[in-house]
Amino acid sequence: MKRPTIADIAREAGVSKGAVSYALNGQPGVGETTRARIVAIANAMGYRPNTAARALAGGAAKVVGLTLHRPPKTLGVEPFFMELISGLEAELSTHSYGLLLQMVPNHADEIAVYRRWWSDRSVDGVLLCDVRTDDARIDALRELQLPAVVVGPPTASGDLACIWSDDGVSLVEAVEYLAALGHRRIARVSGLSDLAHTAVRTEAFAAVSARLGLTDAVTIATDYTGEGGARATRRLLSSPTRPTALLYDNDIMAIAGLSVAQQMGLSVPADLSIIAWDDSPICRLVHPPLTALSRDIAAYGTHAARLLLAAIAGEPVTSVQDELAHLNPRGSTGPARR
Amino acid sequence: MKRPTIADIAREAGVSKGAVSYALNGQPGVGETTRARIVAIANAMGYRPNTAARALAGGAAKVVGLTLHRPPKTLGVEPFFMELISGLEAELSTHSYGLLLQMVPNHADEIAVYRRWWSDRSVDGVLLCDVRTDDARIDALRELQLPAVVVGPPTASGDLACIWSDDGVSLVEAVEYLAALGHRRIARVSGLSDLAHTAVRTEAFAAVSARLGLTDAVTIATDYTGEGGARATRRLLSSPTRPTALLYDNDIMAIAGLSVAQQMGLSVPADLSIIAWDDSPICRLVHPPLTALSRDIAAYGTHAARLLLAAIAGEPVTSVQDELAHLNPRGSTGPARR
DNA sequence: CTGAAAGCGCTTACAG
DNA sequence: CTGAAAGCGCTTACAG
Repeated sequence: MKRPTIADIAREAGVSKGAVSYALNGQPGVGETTRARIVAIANAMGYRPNTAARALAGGAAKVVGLTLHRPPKTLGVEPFFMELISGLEAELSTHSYGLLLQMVPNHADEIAVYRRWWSDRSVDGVLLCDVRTDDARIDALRELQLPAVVVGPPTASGDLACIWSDDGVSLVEAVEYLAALGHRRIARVSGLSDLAHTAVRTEAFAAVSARLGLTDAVTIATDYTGEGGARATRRLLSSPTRPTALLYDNDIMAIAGLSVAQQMGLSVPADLSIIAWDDSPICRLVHPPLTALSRDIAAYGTHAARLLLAAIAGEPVTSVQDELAHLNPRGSTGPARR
Repeated sequence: MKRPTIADIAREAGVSKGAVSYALNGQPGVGETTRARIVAIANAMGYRPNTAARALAGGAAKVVGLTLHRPPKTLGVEPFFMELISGLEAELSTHSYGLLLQMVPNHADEIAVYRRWWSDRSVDGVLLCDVRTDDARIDALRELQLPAVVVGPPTASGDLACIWSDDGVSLVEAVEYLAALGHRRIARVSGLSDLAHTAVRTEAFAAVSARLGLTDAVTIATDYTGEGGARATRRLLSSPTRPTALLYDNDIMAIAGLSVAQQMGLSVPADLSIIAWDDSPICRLVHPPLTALSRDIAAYGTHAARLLLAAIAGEPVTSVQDELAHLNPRGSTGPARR
């Protein structure tokens, strides 16, 4: 009736509780044959460790923490996080790890949460998203010695290991594709400009534009919302030398931009080509379907979880570069009208 | 340096550890004046309880559990859950509660997760979403005596308290609006038919159609995905007596339907009116913007959390009816062409 | 109303 | 390699 404890297993196996603990945790201090016997008995009894007891005694909490920024209007819209979480969880649960979620209004509160989690031992490690250049959270985490992995570019990760995808390369692929279609006036609608990955993209955009001699290449920074994307689009398309192609930093803004273009009487892709970064199912639902920079975000999450678990286990971890987002051409891009 | 424990507070206050525990937890067993003094000292020392120790000693884990179904293709798309989670968390964190998230492939695994959480004491209660008529999870939860609240209609909640919104009323509002615009052939594209709230809507749709004498009122059940919505729409619009108005059970399907209609050369709303259930920002981004049944999903989550916390606290809880979704007319609906 | 004590189920030095 | 023991920080009967 009652769930078995290590004491029950110890009695059954005729050893001490300590021996059971060592055996089950793969620690030295018990012979291989006894270990095997103990593990067999534990399985037979359906033993599952009590996480609270383990955490209290200084062991692992078997929980990983993730903070999310309290919804700017985009949350609940950007599919990115939900997909990331889904991938994270897939990996975590195979290792019997839980995912603790907490909304935070800002970085200061986020750091306070980390501090509490750490002194509570309620999480064994955390994942850091949306890093900014010069992000205070990085130092705080290092100081706490809380195992952490950054989901973002190494340029902003400090000493922490990170998992990232080289957005610069993907951006160049997209711009070169547009250039090959004859576009000379290409503009970009970016997300929040203080995010590290936005900076990477902005830099790459400037570089490739210079290389290709695209003199009108501007970036308008927004807040990732549909409204922000619509406003930026309206402004760009109202220019006397309006661009013939637009690149958006997320799918929501691209869809908003498409709608604005159509309202302004422009035909996509005849008058204007559009590319979205991040390819959620919505991109295929609009008309015309959006050409997008796609990648497997759930897999990204899975790899992030794997890296974090390794860091928690005390293994030496180094930053890993994930698969690049690559261009998925659909109906929203076409040759530049001459 | 080290975080203070009740032992530190007890020493400081000149009382026993037990007294501190009683004082801090609002339990009887300590006088009001001593209680006030102890609380003051605890605050001054920056005391925060260790959740692991508390859980181990049989107290509250201060964590609430939520399972999500491993992504059908809709996840990461339907904004509903992200908004719900955001609202949940807002309430939970003001009570120092955490939210533990776990993906599950099916109900059997979900029940196993509840069982584990319960014997672990790793959560104090759970929230149940997407209930089906005759849902095995309800019985399992009652058997475990795990405090739980259903996010869904009382018809499928068994003995559990639920928080719900009367979808039947909202559906009638939408259909009557269409009828007032002169529509006689109205069809509905529903979500998964075994979900309890789908059943509520389907029933209401049949009833109001009969009352208004709309003989062609059919419901096609899908899986909530854009593809499913597109397929259903194509089928409906290919009929010789095609409907002049369509009602979709979520925003994703409505957007897909809009796109299909436009591809088939129909003009919205001149040839076809469209209404979406659940009003995410995307509904305003497409062209024409979608008329939608809106409600504040984050508030819904907040209320759900409040109800669950009351249940956990052992207060008597009864099901509460949340705000109705109401019609938000936009460009996708108009008079029926005669 | 208050205090001293046992116990929750683990982990980990510490002796053998 | 193994065992006996202390301790993690709480809660809660149980005596006074």
